[in-house]
Amino acid sequence: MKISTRGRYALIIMIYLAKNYNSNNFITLKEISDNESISLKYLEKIMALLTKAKLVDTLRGASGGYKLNRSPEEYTILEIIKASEGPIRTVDCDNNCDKKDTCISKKLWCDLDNTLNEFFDNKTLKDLL
Amino acid sequence: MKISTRGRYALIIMIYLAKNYNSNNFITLKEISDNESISLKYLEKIMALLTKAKLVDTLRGASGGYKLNRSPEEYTILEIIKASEGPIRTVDCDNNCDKKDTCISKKLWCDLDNTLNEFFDNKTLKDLL
DNA sequence: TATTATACTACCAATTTGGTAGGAATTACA
DNA sequence: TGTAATTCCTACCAAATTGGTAGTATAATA
Repeated sequence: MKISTRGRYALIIMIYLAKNYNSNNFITLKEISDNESISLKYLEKIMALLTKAKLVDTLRGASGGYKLNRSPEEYTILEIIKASEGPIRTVDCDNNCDKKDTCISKKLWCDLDNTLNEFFDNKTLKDLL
Repeated sequence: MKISTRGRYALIIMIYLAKNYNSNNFITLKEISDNESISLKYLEKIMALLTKAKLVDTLRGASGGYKLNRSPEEYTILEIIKASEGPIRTVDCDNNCDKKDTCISKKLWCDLDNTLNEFFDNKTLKDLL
């Protein structure tokens, strides 16, 4: 029942970019690394996930970096978590389970997943600022 | 963001005991192992957590086993999860963090923990039956 | 006293977590 | 046009966690 540093740092990155949204500048990972005291190399790896999910625009080379491609209120926390940690599935029991039709716990885990999805979907980046 | 098999199997065990609550008999792990297709040795290990948390009464030796020490409606799912998986703390950032006073994410994770605690605390073993 | 069952301790393989390292590709700017 | 800055990509790695197994000691009962 943990959020890993991937998800946690991803949110820190997105909050950082959101704070700089109005300037419309590209922000370097070096700057975020320095300000948030997170290793540049590790941030690169996490940023790759956010880039792949098209949550940010990027520019390579000198004076390049990253910026949001929408306004902060258009990002739900859910998409940030999903991009960095994968979909929310609190248990690993799948449809191959031979007890799936009689499993008493199933509804509980399903409700839990829904509750979590709702929790994160109801909040935007802007809400956090 | 996963519930491990420890928590999942712990719930299966408790549901099994709850179903047999009225008989007032001690139930062996062998029986649960056979019926739920979970290794006896692994169940023993998980059971040790539930025993330590005093969620069940035990009797060693022949015709021994385990049984609930309260009625199913007196067990919240929260105590079962806590006993098997430890307390619900979705992120590992603690009070040593030098950003703890200005951290924007902090409230989110705190809300998340509260939401989860509430989710599990509002349901009893009986609700699942 | 033989059998049945829990209790305890130690071990282990596979996966995930939380990174690091090095270099290639790309862009801006002097 | 060269150089510095920056993202992009691939590979690697140590430590912790997960999901178990194995063996033995201890207790209760018939």
